[in-house]
Amino acid sequence: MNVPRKNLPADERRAVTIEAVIALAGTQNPSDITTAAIAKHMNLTQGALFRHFPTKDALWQSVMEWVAVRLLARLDAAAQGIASPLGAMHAMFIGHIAFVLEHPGVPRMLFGQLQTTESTAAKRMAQTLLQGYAERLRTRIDAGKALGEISPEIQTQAAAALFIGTIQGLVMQSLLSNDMQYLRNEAAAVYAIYERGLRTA
Amino acid sequence: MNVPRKNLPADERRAVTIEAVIALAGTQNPSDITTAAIAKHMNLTQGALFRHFPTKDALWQSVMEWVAVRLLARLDAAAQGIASPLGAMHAMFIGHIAFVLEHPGVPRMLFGQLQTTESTAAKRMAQTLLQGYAERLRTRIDAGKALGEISPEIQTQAAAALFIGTIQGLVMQSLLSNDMQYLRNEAAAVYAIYERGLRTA
DNA sequence: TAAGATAGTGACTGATTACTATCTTATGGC
DNA sequence: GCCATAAGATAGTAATCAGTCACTATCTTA
Repeated sequence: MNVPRKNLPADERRAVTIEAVIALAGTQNPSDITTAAIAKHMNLTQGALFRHFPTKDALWQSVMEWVAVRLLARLDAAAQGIASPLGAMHAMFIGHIAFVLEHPGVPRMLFGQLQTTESTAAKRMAQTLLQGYAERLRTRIDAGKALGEISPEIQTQAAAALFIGTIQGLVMQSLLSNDMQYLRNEAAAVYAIYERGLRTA
Repeated sequence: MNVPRKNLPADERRAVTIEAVIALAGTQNPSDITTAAIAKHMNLTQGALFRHFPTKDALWQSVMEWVAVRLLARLDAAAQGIASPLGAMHAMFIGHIAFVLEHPGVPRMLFGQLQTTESTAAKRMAQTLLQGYAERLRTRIDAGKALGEISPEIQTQAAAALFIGTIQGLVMQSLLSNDMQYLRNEAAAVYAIYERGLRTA
């Protein structure tokens, strides 16, 4: 049995806090998540949070860092060892969908970060994540063109943007209906159209 | 010269208020827009707002109504008189992009509304808008299949979701770079891939 | 087992929020 | 020019927010 110690070491407490934020983002608007709500979710007093994070923004930065590391690792793991670029992209798509189903708060958090106008540390982390994502996609798309899988008339940058948009469209529909299972059901059909748009005739 | 009267009639004041919210959403996170900021933007005291809207949520509902009416009208106008379903969809795409360039706050507001979990009047209005949008798309897609423009293997619902996702991907990239001109530059290339995915071989 | 280090409590602060009660002024018909 | 009324100004309210601080409980280690 995992006896819950009262006082956690600082790094464990930080990890638990990040997970609390991600869990809360699954059920409410990220910008409405208060430090009091985070603390309550982990049976802690609100003031104790600030022993581990200097400001709320620093906490959000850590959360976005967590997301960036895990999501990109998931993409890399999914694509690893797949020779066909289109096959690798499909695997990345499946991997991303699975990640979102495990952590439904993640898209909400990304949307939320991008809406802020000021350049917070958390927003910069979200930008870094999406740049890394697009970079991985461009590599595969160019490889696909070189191998003749993908039509040479396709613009790499646009194809990468549409890949991400494909997932976003699905997520948006899911948020609309408050039903994340929509993702699982429609994902394959939507991706089929996307791939059809890239493939050589 | 349009001499600014001090006291506007109630319906004009409501219209001006809605426009103020839409303008503010272009430069900041919608959920951070306070009644004080709205009032300041139109040279009014904050308390005076509540003579025209009973609650802030009612104001947001009016704003979303404004968006729904204008955007759907823009889509209908763009598609009107175009016989080819794919041609009509392309015109709707162009119209939507133009609308967003005129009102950069609109996507931010839609994202913001969808993030809320509780079912506010404003969120229901956003849902109605997107249902009307999808409905219009499905009609064209089915017509395209009947005419042989669009491949019969395409799933209508998925194609409609991806159409909206196409725009969202572009908007997200624009929010990332804080540069709405990205939309104008990349839109054509992205849409070309989408259309390629639908068209019969 | 004593003592220093680490983590948590609980009460607080000042700022900000949506919303309201009361008073003042502008406007348009006569 | 008078006056009823619609619209705005002013000055509040209670609630909620992130962050602080003095104190206390718990853990670690020598």
